[in-house]
Formats: sequence, C-alpha cells, structure tokens
Amino acid sequence: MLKKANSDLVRRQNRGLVLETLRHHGPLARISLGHQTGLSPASITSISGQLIDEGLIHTIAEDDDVSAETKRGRPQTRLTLNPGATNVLAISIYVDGVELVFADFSGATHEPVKLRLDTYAISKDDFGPRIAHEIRAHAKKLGIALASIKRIGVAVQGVADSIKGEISWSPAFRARDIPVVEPLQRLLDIPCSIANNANMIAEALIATDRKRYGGTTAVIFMGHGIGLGLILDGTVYSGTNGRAAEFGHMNHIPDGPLCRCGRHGCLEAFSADYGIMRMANDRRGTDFDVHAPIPDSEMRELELAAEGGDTVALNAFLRAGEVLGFGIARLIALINPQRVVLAGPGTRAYGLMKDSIGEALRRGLVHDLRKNVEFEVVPYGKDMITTGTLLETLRHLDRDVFASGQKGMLVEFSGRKSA
Amino acid sequence: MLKKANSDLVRRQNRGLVLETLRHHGPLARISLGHQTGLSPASITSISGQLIDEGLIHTIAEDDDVSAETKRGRPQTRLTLNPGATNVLAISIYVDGVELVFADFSGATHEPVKLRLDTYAISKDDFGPRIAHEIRAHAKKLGIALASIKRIGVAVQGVADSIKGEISWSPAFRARDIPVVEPLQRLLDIPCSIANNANMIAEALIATDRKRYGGTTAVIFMGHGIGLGLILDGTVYSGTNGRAAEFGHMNHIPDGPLCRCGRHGCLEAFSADYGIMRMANDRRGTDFDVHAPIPDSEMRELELAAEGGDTVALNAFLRAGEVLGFGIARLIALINPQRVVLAGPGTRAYGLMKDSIGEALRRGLVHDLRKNVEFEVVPYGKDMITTGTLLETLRHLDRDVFASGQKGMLVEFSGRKSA
DNA sequence: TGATTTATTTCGGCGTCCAAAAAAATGTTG
DNA sequence: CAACATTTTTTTGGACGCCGAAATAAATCA
Repeated sequence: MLKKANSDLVRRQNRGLVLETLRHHGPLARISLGHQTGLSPASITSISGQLIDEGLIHTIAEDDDVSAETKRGRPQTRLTLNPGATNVLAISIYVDGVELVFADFSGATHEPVKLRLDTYAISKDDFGPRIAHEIRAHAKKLGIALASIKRIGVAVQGVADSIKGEISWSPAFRARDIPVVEPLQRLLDIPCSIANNANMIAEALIATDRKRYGGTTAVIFMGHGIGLGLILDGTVYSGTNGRAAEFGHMNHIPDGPLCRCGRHGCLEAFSADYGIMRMANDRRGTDFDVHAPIPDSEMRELELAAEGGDTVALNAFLRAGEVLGFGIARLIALINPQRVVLAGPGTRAYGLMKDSIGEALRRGLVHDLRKNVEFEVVPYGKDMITTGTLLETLRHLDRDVFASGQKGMLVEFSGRKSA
Repeated sequence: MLKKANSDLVRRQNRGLVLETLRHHGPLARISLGHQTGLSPASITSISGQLIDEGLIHTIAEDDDVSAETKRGRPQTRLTLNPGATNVLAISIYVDGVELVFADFSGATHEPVKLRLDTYAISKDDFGPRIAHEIRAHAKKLGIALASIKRIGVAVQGVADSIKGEISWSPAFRARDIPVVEPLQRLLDIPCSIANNANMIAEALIATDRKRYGGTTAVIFMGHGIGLGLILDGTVYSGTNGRAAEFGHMNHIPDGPLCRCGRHGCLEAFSADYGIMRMANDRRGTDFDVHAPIPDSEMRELELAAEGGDTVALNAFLRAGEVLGFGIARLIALINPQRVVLAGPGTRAYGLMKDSIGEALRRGLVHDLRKNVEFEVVPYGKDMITTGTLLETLRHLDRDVFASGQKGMLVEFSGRKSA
C-alpha cells in the first residue's frame, strides 16, 4: 500500500538525499550537489543552510580546499559532512574475539580495537554486558564521549535476528539466542542494531560500486560456515524476523554427512572449513567433532597439501566446490541474480574449487540462466564487514535520524581527537 | 539511494493512495477516507474533487446507497470508483487455450472469453497477432471500444520475461522467446505487460488478505510444471529481467531423471505432472516423452489409482512429495518466508503427498526455521490467476497512470454494457 | 577598471497539506 | 415546528516546501 505524503516527507527525503550524496560523492559545491540530486540551486541553499546550522555539514575553507582550480567566475565553496557531528561504532564478532571500530560522522575510523574473548565459552547473558563494559572503557581511552555515539551496529557470522536483536545461532558461540541489542541499549543508552556478516559485506559492495552490485546480487560468505547476503533491487534483503538467509543449511543431499545444525546433508557440512577438514580426515580414518572451531593455520596447511598434490586433500576441496556449485545453482534457479560474489576467508582456496564449482553449475543449471549470471570472487579483508556495518549505521542516521531535522537529535561534544 | 521529492510527488502519492483505498475498501465517505488514509478532510475534499472532475470516481446517489443508516448529522455521501472510467483486459494462457477477461475500472468483469488454441503448435511470431485479432473481435462483440482499454495484463505458466515482454519458455508452447507485449502494443495500441502465473496468484493472495500474505510468502504453483511466486515484504518479487524464479528447475539430485529443460534432476522432473506420470509408468516398463503435455484426465486417473491402493501410483506421488518437500526446505533455508502456499491443479493430489512432504521437511530443514513457517494449500481455481492479473493491472493504473493526474490519460467512451 | 563568468542567495509564485471556521444537511427535542 | 445538536463537507487562511528568475557575490580576463 502507498503511504500518506506531505511536505514533511518532502523535506525529510530531500535532506536525506543531500546527506547521502555528500557521503558518497565526497565534498561537493552546492551547484554540483544540485546537479547530482536534481534539486534546484534555491532548494540546495535552503537545505544546506539548515544542515549547516544544525552542525551536520560545513563548508571547506578555500585555503584548505586542495582541489580548487583557478577558473573564471565565483569560486565554489564545497560542502562536506561535519566529522564532529556525531560518532558511531561498528562491532564485529569473530570466533576468537571482538573488534570495535569507532568512527565519526564522515566515516573516518579510529584504529580498530581488537579484543580477545573466548566467545565460544561465554554464557548467553554475560556477552552483552561484557561488550558494553569494553565499549565504555575503550571509548574513554580514545577520548570519545559515550553521549556522542549515536548508534551502534553489530555484525556476526551466523543467524542474527535483527528484530529481537539477538544472535540466534552463530559458529562463534556455544550459547544460543544471545541478547545483544537490549543490554547495549540498556547499559549504554545508545540505539543499536545487529545484522549478519554477509549482509554487511553486501552493504559494503553496494557502496563500492552501485552499478555493479546494486541490482540483484548474491554474496556468499565462506568461513567457519557458509552465509549469504542477498541484494534485491539494490537493497539488502534480510528475511522475515530480519534473519538473514541460511544458505549454509540449505540441504544438498538427503541424509548426507552430519552438519553442525544437527541435520544431515547441509551445504555447510561439505563446503565450510569443518566440512572440508572432515572429508580430508575421514579418509585418513580419524574421528571428527563438527563443533570444534578450526584454526586458520590448519586450513592453510590443508590448502598447501592440496596444492602440493595430496589427492585426499585435493578431493576434499573439489567435493566442497561441487556441493557449493550445486548450492549456487539452486540459488540462481530461485532468485535469478545478475551477479554472484564469493567472499570470506574460505575464498583463499577458490583456486582449488573453481573447476568443480563450474562443473556443478553446468550440471545443475539451465544454460539460459547460467549465461546471465556474472561470477566473481572478492579478496577477503575483515574491513569489508566493518565498512559495511559503518555504512549501514551511517545511512540510518542520514535517512531516519538527521533527515527529520528534529531538535535534540544532535549532541555537540568536544575532546575528540581527529581520526 | 533516495529520490528527489517535491509537491508533485506528494499529490501523486496521495491521489494513488485515495484510489487504492477506494479500490480495496469499497465505497467510502470522505470522512472515512480521511481516517483510512490519514489525510485531513480538507485534503480529501481537494483530491476527491479533482478525481471526480476527471471522471475517475463518483459519488453514490443517496437513493442508491443501501447501507445508509439514519443517524444524526449531515449524511455521508459515499465515493466509489467510476466503473466507466476505463477498461482493462486480463489474458491467461493455458496449454489448451487462452482466456480473455475484460473488466471495468472498478474491477467488475465480463464473462470470460475462452478461446481454444493449439498453443503447443503455434509459431513464435503467429501468437501475438493471433491474440490481438481475437481481442479486437471479442471487444467488438462485447461492445467495448478498443480505445477504452487502457492496459492489458498477460499471465502465463513458465518463464515470462517482463522486461522484454516475451514468453522465454513455457510448457504451453513448443516455441521459445515468443513476443507478446510488442505485437499487442503495435497492433492494438494498448500498453501491455506480461508476468508469470504464480506471481499473479501471489498478487491475488495479497489482495485477499494483506495481513496473512503481505509479509514474506512463497507461492508454489503446481501444474504442468512447478512455478514460484515470491512475496517479499509485501511486494511480489520478480527477479532480474523481470523473470520469475524458476523453482521447478532447481536441482534436486545431481544426475537425476531427465527434465524438460534438458538438465537432469530438476525438482520438476520428479514433482510436476509429467514427472509423476513417468515414475508411475517407468515401473510399468513403458517409454516416456517428457515434452508431451499430460491431459488432466490421465492425472486424475492416476490419482484415483493411488487412492485406490495401487502402490506403484502411490509411490510416484510419495516420491513427488518428498522431492517437493526438499525443494521447499531449500527455499525456506534461502528466503526464510513466514508462509508457504501451495496452489494450482497439482494440489488436488496434495492428500497423497502430504506425509512425504512433511517428512522431507523434517529431514531437510533445521527445526528452528521449520517452526516459524506456516503452511497452507489454497483450493485451485483459474480465477485466482485472472483476479491477480486484473489487480496488478488496475494497481498500475491507480499508481502510475491516474495518480499523475495528467490530462489525456482518460478516454471517455460510451456503448459499454454494465458488467 | 569594467566586462565576463560562474556560484550562491533572495524573492515571488505556486502547489500542497492542514487547522479552524463556516456551511450544509439531517435528527432531536421541547 | 422551530431552535438546537450532531455530523459531514467545504471554504478560508496560513505554513511549508520547491522552483524560476532576478539579484548579488566573487572571482578572472582584457
């Protein structure tokens, strides 16, 4: 259904548009801002004037503006987001620890704070308070006033229920249904949201290249499990309950090998690190515990063995690729994306799986569909997850908080060091 | 990205809102329209006044208004869509023929026109012109001026490319890439769009019960193939290129039985009518041509045999259910819908497949996900497809054509008989 | 110094929504 | 049956948004 529209909506939307345009297309003169947004110069003057008064954006002093060329006519005064307008925080949760990244309104980040934390052992109710405590401590250390942090975004591998604000299930935890949003909001009084790793990578990709990824793209995250972020019509889709899709637990073969989730034959049970390791080990006749996290060093060893000609190891990767290929074929049959992106640490072994993935696609997918899908692997860096989380968080501020222009949304603060 | 907003957008959106509200909540007095839409009485007066002037809606004469209760105060004058404002046409394509349903702006339909047509034999380039000819003839017969038809919606089972306006592939045709939109627009000068059967059923479901189906729902169409319509966040999703999802050609088992598409092991190859018939026949040792359409009578016979205790027939249905169940499990793992709806003629045999579907879901899906999905079968009637197509077509008029309020959008006409 | 060029602001107009007042149309009541 | 009450609808005037055009600002060029 449509929604009621009024002049309030118009201003909100256009304010949001101006903020987003400045965020993604750098400092811009009012005239360029007008061209980019389609708004008239008069409107731009009005909107930017307000935003300046509110301290959300500011002009760049001509002395500081390096890119100023000497041209005829009145020189442009370029506008840019005011870094000091607010702060945000991105939290990434990994198997071995948690990373806090503080950033200002312009998106400039402080040095990441890496916390060692035995996530696998921590209890359901200790996690949130523990993180809240760390945030308080490190914000203080960095000279960031808590009140200046307007929003926190959390990313985690596994099933994040963004409505309940919980980690329903994650390979990083033994506990389930771990509340995150509620304790952080209660203890810190800062709005907070939680999302899935793969979705955050998808956010980062959209921001990197909207033309390329902005249509319909499937982002497959390979790591201690297999995750999926779906971009549908330019927007990250996150199922009912805000839960991300559970691509890793899509069944491949009825009654296949045991998966972490307790079912048999899930895609993950073949293609995640532990699936690959098990296939390599089984044939050597050893036992295997699917729940034990696999150290990266062991995976690397296995990769080297496969590359060195160890056929047992190689076959494990080939099989992982085959199953992943069929999973992707099914995904394509369902969603018909324009592009499939592989990301995450598991892509390091892509060279070992490439052929079997391709072969599985050939066997499992109508030619008609296959030919319309572009394939790519993005090199893995944890920063993509952080970047995506920050972007998502800042967009929320741009669109839903600052766009409204209500007083009291903005907290001026000082004592911040330049990031 | 956000889009520029201005007062034009506001009026367009609110006009559309008023039209949609009247369409779905029957005749309404201005005051109720205000409550429903959230718009002020003053705005409603203004907007409805314009719409009346344009002939899109009109007041109901108090004599005709049956529901008028005698209350204190100025009596309400209720508003309703003006049926005579325009006409639309919904076309459904089946294996054995084509159905034309003419309707007026209020959605009231004329008697369906059923055309026998050997779709399976017709050539790629003959289909469009043939249909155009039939439309012209039957519109005349019904006393509907061609110029009064403002839009045509076409629904077909199979892969409909709504961008190109072609039937990429359909079990109803031997030909491929059959142009539909272009010839109709060229020969009749009426805007036209084409979509997939299952998507149109999804549209009908949303309109029936927005609360129930308006979130995230997967509609599975079972017939001469297996189709899928996805409702994501209340809107029907239709992949890249506007192509619907190809659930039927999602691989079930690598190297399984031959499918119509030429691959092996697609879901359809087990669970569509021809898959079931083949399983029943193979065991009797006869040959089988996957491309031959299966008459409904033969399917009914097989169903009766299965119900009567014929184990070969029964096993075919059980196996079809099992594979369908795994397909649904995979679908749920990917999309995490709140609701899965089975529709189409194939659901007649649901009783035979029910247990094996459930068993497959149990084996192929994490409990966590399974418990959050509601399941239902809707009784099949072809009218759902027609209804959905009409609704989709009329919504397009409400939102994108008449909402703009441009002159010349509306063609007054006469000679129409009441539907 | 004055012409030219380009960016930004100001001004007046227009379209929209809305709150409040007015008008309309009917029922109620003494 | 006339005055009052009640409810719906319209009118009026104001606010706020965007926009085009004109004015202004600030530079270069000649």
